[in-house]
Amino acid sequence: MREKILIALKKRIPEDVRVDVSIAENKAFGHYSSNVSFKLAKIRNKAPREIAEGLSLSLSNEKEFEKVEVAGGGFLNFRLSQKVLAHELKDILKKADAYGSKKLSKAKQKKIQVEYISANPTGPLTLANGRGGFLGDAIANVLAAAGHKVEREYYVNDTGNQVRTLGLSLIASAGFIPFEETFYKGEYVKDWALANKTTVKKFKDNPEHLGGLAANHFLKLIKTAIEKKAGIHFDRYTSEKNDVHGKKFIEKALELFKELGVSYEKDGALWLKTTDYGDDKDRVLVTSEKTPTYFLADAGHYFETKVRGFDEKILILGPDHYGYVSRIQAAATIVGLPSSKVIITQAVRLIRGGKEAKMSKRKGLFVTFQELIEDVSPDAARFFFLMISPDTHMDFDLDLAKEKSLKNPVFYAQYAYVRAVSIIKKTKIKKGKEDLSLLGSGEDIHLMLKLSEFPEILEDAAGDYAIHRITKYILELSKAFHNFYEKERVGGVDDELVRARLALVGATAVVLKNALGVLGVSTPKKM
RNA sequence: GCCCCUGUGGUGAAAUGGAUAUCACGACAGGCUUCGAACCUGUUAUUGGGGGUUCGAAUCCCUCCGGGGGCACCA
Repeated sequence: MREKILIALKKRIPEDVRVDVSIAENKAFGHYSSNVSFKLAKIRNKAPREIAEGLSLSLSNEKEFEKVEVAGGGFLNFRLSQKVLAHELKDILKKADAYGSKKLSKAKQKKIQVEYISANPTGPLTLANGRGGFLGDAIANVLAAAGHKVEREYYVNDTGNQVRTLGLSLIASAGFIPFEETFYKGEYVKDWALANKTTVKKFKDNPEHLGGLAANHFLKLIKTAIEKKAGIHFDRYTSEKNDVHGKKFIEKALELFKELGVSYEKDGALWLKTTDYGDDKDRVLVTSEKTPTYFLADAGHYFETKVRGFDEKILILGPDHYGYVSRIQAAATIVGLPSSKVIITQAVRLIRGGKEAKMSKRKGLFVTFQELIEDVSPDAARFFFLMISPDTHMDFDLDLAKEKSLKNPVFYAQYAYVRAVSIIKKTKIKKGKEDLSLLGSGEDIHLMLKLSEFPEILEDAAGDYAIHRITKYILELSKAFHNFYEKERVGGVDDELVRARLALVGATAVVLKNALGVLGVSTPKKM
């Protein structure tokens, strides 16, 4: 719908200005509105209102619009004709599951990798991991719906210092060496050490190996929690050990940097000129002790992604990685993935008994993500996180979350779906021609309009990753449907009208299902 | 000290520089002989302070005040 208006406007505007058309939030302002006359006012040196009036007169001839009004200082308010909306309704029913999704030509289609969670397998997942996980999962869905090829990646840091530290923590927990401050203190460490005492004893002189064994175990738990319980999916668990180090991407990356002339030696260490790419200082790739840094491994990881044919990568990180962003972006650009993005989700603070409870993996203080989804259901947790912009700092009160979980707005949306499905099931009617022009009441029109917005919402989300707009849209659509239900009857009216309204209800079910599906929220038929 | 995020009804949030700032929860008052009341209707309140840019600012700029996070030849 927006596209139609844009085209109609551009046809009448010779100037090269950005034409904005937005969904009118207030019904009094029509269905869509544009502020283009304000933009033109400057260029043409004319009053916006005058320009708007000229445009409205000409636009009123287009049959798609029932009305094009000038309002305020020069806004153009568009009211779509019933016919256009009814036509879109048919389209929804025809496309069904595919409604809202796009198909792109090979030339336009990109191969995008979305990396999320990637928590170190040194313990259970935190709430912040869950937040990033739901977000990444949804972003991947949205990009796929926008027609791109998407890979969902979990990058496993299964080598290096952390794994060693985990091994040492286990050996210390079993009492073979003294406990040090830097070790992992969580219950899970102790539990594993006690449950596997003979293994710990056997490898007490090889913390790397022991850490690796435990990491495997924790990774299995993580996989179960996210895939089976939370419904967060991955296409690939990339192993730092096997896929990056094992396939020589450390060396390959170093070679590439040398070729490109972006690395140099100083003070016995090897540096990457990340300052040329917006970082505030250059970063070390290989220390003067000749050990590769973690950053080098990450750069190698990016290179590996590039070599596997990706056009860009979207990485979702927690707030503790903020300082890492600019160097990662620099590395991405250097290895040939310049349009890659890093999205930082802000902190999830845990509140208990009105006080902040600090979460820390090392100290072993946290509420696990698994605990959350068991208490409030995966759908509710997912919807809750995806309702909020990643930039928002969240205070999360677990006790309150449990208590409030029944009031979670996700049920409002799911209930709308259940209602729609139930109506379709209960309304018996002989097949016949449907006359969609009968859908003319305020509620009918408003619902049709909301339905037709879905592709636009999806398109916007694919552009700016603002997943929470989809969530908000779902609630708006649900409300439009509940309102429709309250005012209009589907069954028990004239056959012709029943068929028409049934089409509308059917289309609502389709869009709700598709929209919730993109978020990864289920659509039960009963509640 | 420097950098990033942030301050919106009692509470939690929303708002590509657009109009009368939108939801949910809570509270209060109503609504089921009919397709599922996990629903609907009504009442309640306001962008931290001060400047500036703009036809137009919650949004951009400056400044002050408050909250969160980050600033290693660690991972």
